[in-house]
Amino acid sequence: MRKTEPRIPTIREVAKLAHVGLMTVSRVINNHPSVRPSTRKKVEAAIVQLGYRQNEAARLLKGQRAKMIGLIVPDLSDAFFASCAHTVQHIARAHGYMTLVVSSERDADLEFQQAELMASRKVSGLLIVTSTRRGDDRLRELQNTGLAIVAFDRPLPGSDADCVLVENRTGAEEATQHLISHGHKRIACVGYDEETYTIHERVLGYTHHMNAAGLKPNIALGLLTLDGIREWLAEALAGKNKPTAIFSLNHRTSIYLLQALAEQKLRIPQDMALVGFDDFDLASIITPPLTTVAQSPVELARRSMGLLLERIQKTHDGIESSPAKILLPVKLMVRASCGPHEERPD
Amino acid sequence: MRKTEPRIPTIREVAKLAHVGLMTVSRVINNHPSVRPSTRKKVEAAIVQLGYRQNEAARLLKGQRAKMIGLIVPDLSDAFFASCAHTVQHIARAHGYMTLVVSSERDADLEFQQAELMASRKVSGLLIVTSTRRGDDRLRELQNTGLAIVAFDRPLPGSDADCVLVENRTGAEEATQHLISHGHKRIACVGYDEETYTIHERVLGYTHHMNAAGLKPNIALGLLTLDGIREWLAEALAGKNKPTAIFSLNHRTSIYLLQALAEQKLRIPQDMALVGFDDFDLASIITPPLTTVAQSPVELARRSMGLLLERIQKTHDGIESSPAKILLPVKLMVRASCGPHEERPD
DNA sequence: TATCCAACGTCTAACGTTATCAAGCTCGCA
DNA sequence: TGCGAGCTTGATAACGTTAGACGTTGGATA
Repeated sequence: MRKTEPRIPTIREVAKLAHVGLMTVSRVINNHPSVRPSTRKKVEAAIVQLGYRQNEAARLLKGQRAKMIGLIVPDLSDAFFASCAHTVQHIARAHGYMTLVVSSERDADLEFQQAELMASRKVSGLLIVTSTRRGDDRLRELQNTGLAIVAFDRPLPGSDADCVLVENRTGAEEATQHLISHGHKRIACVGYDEETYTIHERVLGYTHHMNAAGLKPNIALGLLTLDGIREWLAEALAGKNKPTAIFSLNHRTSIYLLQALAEQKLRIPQDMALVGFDDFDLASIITPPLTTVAQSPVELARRSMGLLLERIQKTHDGIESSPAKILLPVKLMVRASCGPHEERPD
Repeated sequence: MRKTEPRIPTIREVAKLAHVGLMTVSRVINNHPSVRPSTRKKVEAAIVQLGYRQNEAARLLKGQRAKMIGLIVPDLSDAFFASCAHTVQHIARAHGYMTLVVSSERDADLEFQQAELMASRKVSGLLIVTSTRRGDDRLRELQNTGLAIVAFDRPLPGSDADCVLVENRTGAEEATQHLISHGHKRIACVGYDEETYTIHERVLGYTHHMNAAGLKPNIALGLLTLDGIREWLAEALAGKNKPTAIFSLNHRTSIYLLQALAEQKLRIPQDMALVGFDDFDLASIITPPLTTVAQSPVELARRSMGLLLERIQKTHDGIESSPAKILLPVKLMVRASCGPHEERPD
């Protein structure tokens, strides 16, 4: 029973069946031009008849690249990145690629290790949401060996890789403006992980817009846990310039804030208005529905894959071209957490 | 610049540096016993000095299995499976395996295609959350070629693969009992996708417990969309035996129900009590916090990987052993969505 | 019909690894 | 001292594919 190995057909058997040489079969498979149509047809028939499939290992050994693309994200259990992974995979499959997904656990070293591992497996391309903030020549070296790399969500510092980013800054400005237009003047900006590019950009957008409106920015970063948020909130409420609105820098912070606000019996939006960056499944369902700045993981992944497939083609053909940059828009999802549109007394 | 190929060292160069034959190096790498310690040391030093790493492609070509494990889930963008994937990957990495994650899009044929693709890439093991309900010999054939397979979350019909399941039935019984103990008699059971094993089991648990308590089951399945839920709810409320409590069969349904109930201005738990199968991030944060039956994706993945690694070892050593079955407990997370514990009049 | 050209097909040699087999070495015992 | 026995070690031949060198064929032209 164990010895039922059904003999996977090789190119050799195809050649025998089609009465041609090995290389003819190889050329048919690789769409080489110089094969007579009649011969091609014979070979193709033999391929179908035997159910032949190329042996990747042998191709790899000959120096070809694998029909795989690698995807590195900071955290696969994050719904946003999971959604990206799903889309990437879907598109990759449609183009005959398998996807090697790994989570870098937000660790720059692990991220590079994984990238190198993928490179050593000869993936055709690499899609990466980096966790490095400092430039890293090591990835560049991989690029120089003919690996196509596209960064998305965050740019690869000091790299000339293609990248697809989101209008983080504009989104933050819109969120801030939204709160201002509801009459708020003391708007706090809360989040963690100031090292992350996206967060950094959002803070910049907030700060810029607050200053432009003549308001004083009030930024609290590094609040990683629910406890951190609780503490900050208690402190903020005790101060004399307590905020009337909060701009939350990301999904997780929004959730913690919701909990902390509920614990303090603060009503949204009456006692505290809230806008959060990142939309999430339940944002429209909770009470009150949360106004968010939505970005589309699907679109992000879609455009990134588009760029990657192009880049793989170019790299394959030995064409060098300047890196592409795509900037995707965000959308303010106005819900109830800032209340109806009205002026509010100081 | 493009020609900077830094010559990846081969086993041959290691051999030359260590002044030994090729095979000695190969034996050192594969932990063959018959290598003199002094020789081993020499070779290991050379390996470190050159930064040698095995070439997977060549190993594969020689018929070895890849240091990869495959994971097939119905939907990678589902938080539950994303979390599983994350854990699987983490453990796999710790054991030197990369993970090939794919989503089967809940399609049995695609699922098998992906499995075969992975098999042809010679993965060492396959972890699979199946979307088939009917027996499928094809996976069995893969097993017979020496591929270790472990099913989790759902059993592989007609297969003798190891599997790790969750106490779906018991969980549903506990949820039902919880509602009954709050005095509810008219308890509806709502969800979709009756074809799915887990849902089926939960319905069984609910039905069994309702019957045992002398209550009449009220089951609504096939409600895939928010609209479907809305419609069902309106109808249920219009009937004369309108339910006072709902047992939601999964995460998504719970969310839709929350929205539909809010639209109908029904208060939870006063007008309608609710228990949902599957815990989720915001369950404890929304108002009121939702009572759920929690299962742990992390534990599920952990145990499955444990089984898989064992099975890979056994398969490698040619040991056959009867399939293992693990049943994981669930936990009723009592929150506020069923109200305080009290009897309720009919 | 002979010659040349173009188009096409085949052969050979790798790619890096491991299984098999054969040979060398050391050690203990007669 | 000599000689198996057992432990190490090394040479060789695959694994399936592709690049490149090398033949072979057919037709067109003089």
